[in-house]
Amino acid sequence: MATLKDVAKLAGVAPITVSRVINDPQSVKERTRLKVEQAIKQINYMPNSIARSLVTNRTNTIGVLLSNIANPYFSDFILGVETKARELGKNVFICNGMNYESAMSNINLLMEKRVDGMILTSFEFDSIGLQEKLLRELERLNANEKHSVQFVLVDPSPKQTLLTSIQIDNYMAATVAMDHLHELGHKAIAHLSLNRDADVWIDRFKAYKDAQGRINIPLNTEHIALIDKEDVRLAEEATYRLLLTTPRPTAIFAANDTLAVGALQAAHRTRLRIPEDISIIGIDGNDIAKHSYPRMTTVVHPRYRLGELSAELLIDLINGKEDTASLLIKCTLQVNESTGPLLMQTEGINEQHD
Amino acid sequence: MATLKDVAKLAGVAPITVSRVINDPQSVKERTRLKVEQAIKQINYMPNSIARSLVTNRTNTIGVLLSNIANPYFSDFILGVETKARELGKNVFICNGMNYESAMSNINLLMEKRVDGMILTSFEFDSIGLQEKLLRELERLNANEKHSVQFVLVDPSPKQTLLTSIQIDNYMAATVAMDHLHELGHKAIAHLSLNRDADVWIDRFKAYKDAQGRINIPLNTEHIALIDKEDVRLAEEATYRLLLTTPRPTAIFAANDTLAVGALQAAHRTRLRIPEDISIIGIDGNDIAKHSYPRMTTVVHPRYRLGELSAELLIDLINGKEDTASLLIKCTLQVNESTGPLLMQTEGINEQHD
DNA sequence: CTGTTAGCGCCTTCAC
DNA sequence: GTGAAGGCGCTAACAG
Repeated sequence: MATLKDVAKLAGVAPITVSRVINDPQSVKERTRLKVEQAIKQINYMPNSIARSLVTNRTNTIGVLLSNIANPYFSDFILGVETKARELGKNVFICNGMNYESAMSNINLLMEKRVDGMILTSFEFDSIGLQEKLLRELERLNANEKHSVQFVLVDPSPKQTLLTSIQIDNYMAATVAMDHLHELGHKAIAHLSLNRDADVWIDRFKAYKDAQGRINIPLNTEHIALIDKEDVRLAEEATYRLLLTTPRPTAIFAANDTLAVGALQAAHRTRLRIPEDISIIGIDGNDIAKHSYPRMTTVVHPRYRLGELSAELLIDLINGKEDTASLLIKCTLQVNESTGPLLMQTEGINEQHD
Repeated sequence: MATLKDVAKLAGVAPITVSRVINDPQSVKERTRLKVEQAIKQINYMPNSIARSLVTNRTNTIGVLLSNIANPYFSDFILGVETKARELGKNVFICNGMNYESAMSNINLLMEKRVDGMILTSFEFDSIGLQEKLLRELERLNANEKHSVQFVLVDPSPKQTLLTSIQIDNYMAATVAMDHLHELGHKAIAHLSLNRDADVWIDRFKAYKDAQGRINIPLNTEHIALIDKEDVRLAEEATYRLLLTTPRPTAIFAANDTLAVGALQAAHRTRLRIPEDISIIGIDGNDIAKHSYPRMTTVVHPRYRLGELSAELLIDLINGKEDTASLLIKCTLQVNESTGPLLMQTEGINEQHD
């Protein structure tokens, strides 16, 4: 593969002149420039970014570490990151980090590749301890004097960190979902969520509890179902248990769309009509919700925008802007077909117990 | 950030010795090694892969270019690639290339980053001409004497290429789907597909036509619906048109699961029972199919395995194995709930026209 | 087993 | 405007 030298020889100039044509064309006389440009084309020269990075100590590359690339939640997010990053002249590399080990290994990989910064999305490792450990590690890398790496954390848990972060307002999103159900007249509302100690689930659960409290419904533990994995089948099975309780819930607030789809499956298979017999609402606004039957009512996260914002924030940090504040992102209700008003007969059942 | 030299100085050895401790520990006496290892830990040294790559002309990194990261089809594929690549000591970078321009730009990016090889998945640009252009370009890059880059193409279209490729047997997959419907007694089978000239769609359509021919059903153009984009809504709308034809099809063979889900939506909304009133089958085995109600019968692509194979093949090529043959991948039928036997009453309607 | 020398391809610095 | 020298951090090749 051709090098600067080759081009220089062909064009009859010094290597540095070729370098200038590439990096700062105006600094070279037009005649020389044209000569060089032609030589570049002729031997199909392509700059070696490896060599360049070694000198400049910059790779113009950012890394994105996802907790799980197979999670549809992240597709739009990445598109947003990529689009904005490309717009700002940065390349993007994507890595998977499904557990503490693979996350750490990929962060090290990205460090070795000397990315200028990283975006890390909501990690949920087995223990909150591991998550804290990771956070401290990142803070250490960030504080490193030479070649300090910049980080942007998306919805980290625990929230307390010195690093720049973008928080999703999970409590608000869940409150919006609950308010919607309340406005439709539902009182016996079940909550389907994950048995994890990450803030995202804790906040959504707290919003559920508080919302029920506001309409004077005490917490009914039979109406809480927590599963171990974000999995449609597990959510379906948990929902069967919810549907066997008395009074039967008239609505289910699922902590995200994947779980909501599981609830939908269970409702279908118990021959319940949706939303006449039971309303179901999720959070996220994934494709999985858009493609369900009936279409899922959900609280939409602006994931693409979130990606754009993350990229912008990170690149600002890389460019030395100090005043880049952490952000809090809001979500919006999207009413579709899976929620409807509480009907009389079910209301009757419900009121027996009120 | 600490360098080899720093470590060497601290440990009281030559830089090359530190290098050896990292790359070939056995070649160093244990006492020296321990001394060096301690120094590495002490100043938190991390190799600079940029510098290393500049010397070795190897990055130990492969690139994966997807036509669309948001397509659920690719999630499992990437996981397979990553797992196998890591196992074989390679890192993976993922890029998006949704059209000719972004594909080319990302290929150039990966070239500048000097990846050792790339895996490219089914590109579908607007015209077959652009696809050929890309193929020729890749062949040129591969043929380059110095720093020749290795490529593995997954299901390329057109199929004719000098490069190593993994072909999915699309004709066979579609035949399996059609045979399943025929065995259930269906004759009036509609085909829902994309209006694109990539081989994947052409092969599946051809299999449909041939299968119908084998049971002596002439091609009914009213039972063919082609849409412009892989989109559930468009598929749904096209299906409404299919359902208005006389005789109404008793089964729909969708060219992939996304389209099949659209067909499902249309059937639900026309109050048709699935599979009693209409059977629907897809191809791919995506999550979208697994999570539909009723669960979609489909022809499953071994996507994870496909990813592993691609990675293996590419790394073999990088390591200079010459005899790595191109592969043809087979799919397997997965019978779920969306297909069932042709019932009498519909059979009657059907036979009026036979 | 360990060290010396040289150079990967490019850019920074300082001359001309 | 252009060029020559030197070095980024690492390893290959050759010595000792």
